[in-house]
This record gives sequence, structure tokens and C-alpha cells, in this order.
Amino acid sequence: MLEKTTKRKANANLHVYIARSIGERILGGEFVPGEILPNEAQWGKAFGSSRTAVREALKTLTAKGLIASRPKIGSRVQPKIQWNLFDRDVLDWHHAAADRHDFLNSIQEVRHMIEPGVAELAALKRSPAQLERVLQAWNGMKTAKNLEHTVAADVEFHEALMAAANNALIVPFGIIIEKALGNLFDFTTQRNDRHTEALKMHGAIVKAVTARNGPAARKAMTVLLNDTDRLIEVTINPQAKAKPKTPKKTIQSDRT
Amino acid sequence: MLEKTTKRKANANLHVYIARSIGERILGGEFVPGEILPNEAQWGKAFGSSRTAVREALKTLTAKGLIASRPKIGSRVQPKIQWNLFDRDVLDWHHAAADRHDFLNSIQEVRHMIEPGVAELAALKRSPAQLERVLQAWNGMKTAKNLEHTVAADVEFHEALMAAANNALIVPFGIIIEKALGNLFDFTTQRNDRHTEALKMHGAIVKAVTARNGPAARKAMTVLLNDTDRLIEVTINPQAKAKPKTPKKTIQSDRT
DNA sequence: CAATAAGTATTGTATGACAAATATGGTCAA
DNA sequence: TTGACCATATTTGTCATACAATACTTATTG
Repeated sequence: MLEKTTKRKANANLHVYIARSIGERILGGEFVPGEILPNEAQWGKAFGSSRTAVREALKTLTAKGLIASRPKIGSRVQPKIQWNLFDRDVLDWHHAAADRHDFLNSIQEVRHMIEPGVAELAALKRSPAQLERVLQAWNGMKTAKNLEHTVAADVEFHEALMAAANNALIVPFGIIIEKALGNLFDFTTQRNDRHTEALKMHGAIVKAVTARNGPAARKAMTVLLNDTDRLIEVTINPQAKAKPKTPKKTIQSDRT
Repeated sequence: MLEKTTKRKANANLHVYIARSIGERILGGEFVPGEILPNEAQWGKAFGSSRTAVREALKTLTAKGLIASRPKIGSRVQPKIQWNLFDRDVLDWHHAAADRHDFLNSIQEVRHMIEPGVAELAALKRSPAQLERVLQAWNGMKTAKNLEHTVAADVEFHEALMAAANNALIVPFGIIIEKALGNLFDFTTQRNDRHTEALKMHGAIVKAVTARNGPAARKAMTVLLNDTDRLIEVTINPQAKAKPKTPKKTIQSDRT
């Protein structure tokens, strides 16, 4: 263990690189909660760096809730409860394929809770400029040339909607959306037939938000999410074409 | 500016203290997004510390999304979008009385989105041990001797419910709940008449979760939240006894 | 045997030095 | 005048070394 790691991403500072390296190994399960990491000197040797750089990296990890350090003890991996899952870095490091399906499922559950409410708030509280951003994102979806552009525009659409909700606590969910749609992008294949359908559903949201119709916005978003659920089920778990999945179903009951 | 700050909390490491000091001043609006902080040497002088300690503090703030540093430029306060509002420290530093009401309102909006779904998930997916924790929290509410105990038990109740939902992304909301109920604690006066009522509403949730009745759990939680809304309105904004508040009202329509 | 002291490993802090990045202003040429 | 280029200064980034503070482990002592 602790073999000298290789390719350091250019442009990144050393302590950033070290933080990412260690962070990935924690998120990947190589170091489990309660376990004590190698000490700072050992990390320094492993990365061929000074203790200073290692310490700054460890402070970063501490700030994100991944570890806690104490003299004479060392740096101990914190219980997962403490991990800051709404941190973009932490989420990026969380690419262990192991529980990918479960995690994506968790994300969808949360989206079902949040996004209908977001759509409704956006419809009610949006400013003209915020509406404009939503419209432009929708336009981006319509004119997207490939799947990558489509996903980017889709993410932008949802983030614009969140911004329009005028609630500071909603903003952090943007990274969750990115993660969800990014993962979906990984799994899904080009399927242009779905594109027009998705466009229509997003259009319904746009229409409701434009008209300041809260309940309609909520409903349109719920429809969209339910459709996404089906897509996830099919792409990730192909053999389960139409399994009812009782818990999922009841959760979806956001009917207004 | 930059006068030597005083009382450093014993037990806390120097870089932790420095991070909190600067963090509070950023959250308090003393340094606004886009603004460039004093450089590391200046901070060192201000705190009577070494650059090392200052740098570790700044790395902490960087990890929480509050600042970004570049050579020759300095450390610049990030746009609020980047701030990690689901970080416990950031939330603690966010005690500027200025937008307190707005922020509490944002929290309530999010609770309305999340918690009914949480209650439903908990009812459907809880383990026996997780149910036990909920029951104990409820017991704690019943036997609480003063308002402080009541609030603590109330927080524990909601966090237990979140744990029972078995969704990793839900856990971070615990700190939001703490903040909300803590603030409520600051504003509210002892009102024992409300206590029995609150107990009853929590009891309805307990009953539904015990019976694995998802929809009932959702509904009970919605009732509780609506009541909390009224409490907040009255305690914070006493003259607005029964103002309809159209946006709020429609959001509350989580009727199943 | 229990309480206390000494030893020791690890993080915390300080200091000084140099490297790397980059905004700023000045120089020179077209 | 204007534009490209270059030198300079400022700030963060990294390094090396030393010592302090903390808290676990072991030895010592009553």
C-alpha cells in the first residue's frame, strides 16, 4: 500500500491533488470509517511532498467531514453521517461503482421530494430575468446537437429552475442533479425517440412557470420525474421492465 | 479593520479558531462575494499567528466553498452559489440577524418539501432498530423537563426519522432541522399549552411509522409542519396573526 | 494494586526560504 | 496612438526544520 501515485493532473495544486487522491480512496472504501490513516510523514513520502502540502490536504478533507485529526492518534475516517454529501468534490470522488445503483436511487428519491416543490416555487416567485434563464435553457435543449449538449442543457434547465425558486437552500441541489443526469448519461445510449418526448415534458414546465401556475408546474415536474424513473429502471436494470417497486410507487404520489 | 481579535475558545486549535473568525466575518457580510481578503501575512499579524496556521484555516474555508485563492491575486470571496450551506460550520457562522427571518422561511420551505417524503420513506423502509430510535426520541419529548430538553428531543426525533428513511442524501438535512428548531427556540417563549398539542402530532407520525403506513406518515408530518409554520409566523411576526401568505399556502398542499 | 510519573508517537505551530503564478506598468516598435 | 512584448512586484504554493502540545503506553513508586 501507499505506492507512489502517478499522473498528477496538471493545473491542480499539489495539496489539491493530494486531497483528491486520499478523498477518492476514502470514498472508494479503501479506508473505512473509524480507521486511522497513515500519518502525515508517511503520506508525504508516498506523494513525494512535504508535510505542509499533506497537512493542507488533510485540512480540506477535515472541512468536508471525511476525517478528524488528533495529536498522538492520527487522522481517523469519520462516520459516514458526517460526510458532506452536498459537497461537489465529495460527490465527484464518490464514483465507486459498487453502490452506484443504490446511490442513483437515493438521488431520485430526493428529486421526487424536492423538484415538484421547486417547480411550484419557481412558478410563484420567479423574476423576469430568472424566467429568461429557464427559457434559454429550454432553448438549449431544443437546439442541442448531440447527447452531451442535451445533458448539459438539461442540467442547466433544472438549475435555472432552482435559482428561480429564490431559496438559498435549494441551490446546493444543483450538484445532485448534475450527478444524476451525468450518471444517466453514462448508462443510457443515444435514443432520439425519447428526446422529443422529454422536450415536451420540459415544455409543460416552462409553460406553467411562465404562466405563474404553481400547481401545474408541480404536476408537470412530477410527470417528468416519473418518466425519468422508468428510464433509469430500464437502462440500469434492463430485465425489470415493469416491476411495480412498491416503495417507489407510493413515493411518487405527489399528485396535486 | 483587522484589529486583533480576542477570546479564543480554549480547546480549539488555532487554525480552527482562525477559520471560524474569518468565516463568521464572511457570512456576516463584512467581506462580500468578489471581494479580496487581506493576504496571508496580514491575517497572521492580525491573529498573532504564523502563516502556516492562517493557510490551514484558509484551506478549510476553501473546502467549504467560501473562498478561492490564486497567486498574486489573493483569496477572493466566492459567489454565494458556491457556499456549502449544508455544512454545519457554515450554518453556525450564519447567525447574522439581518436575514434571519428570510433564512428561517427558506428552511421551512425546504422542510415542507423533504419531511413528508422522509416520513413516508421511514414508514416503508425502517428497520426495527431505526423504529426503536424514533420511539425513544418520542419518549424523550414526553418526559422532557424544560424547553431545552424538549427542543433537543424534537431534533432527535426528526433526525431519527431521517435515519430511518435509509437514504444517505437525507441525512445532511439534520443540520437544517437543528438550525430551524434552534432558531425557533430562540424566538419562542415557554408555552406549555402548545406542548401537549405538539406531542400529539408527533405521536401520529410515530403511529404511522410503526404501522408501516406511508401515506398516513406523510400526512401527519404535513400537519405538523403546517402547525410549525403558524408558530413561526406568530412568534417572529406577531402582528401578522392570520395573514394568508398565498405562496406559502399553495406550497403546503402536500395533500395525499 | 493503584496512582503517578516518564517515555513516545503524532499532530499543531512557528520560521525562513524559495518557486510559481500573474496582474501591473513600462518599453519599444509599427 | 496603439499594440505586442517584457520586466517587475506581489501573492500564494511548496519545502525543510525545529519545537510545542497532546494523549496513549509503559515504567515507577507508594
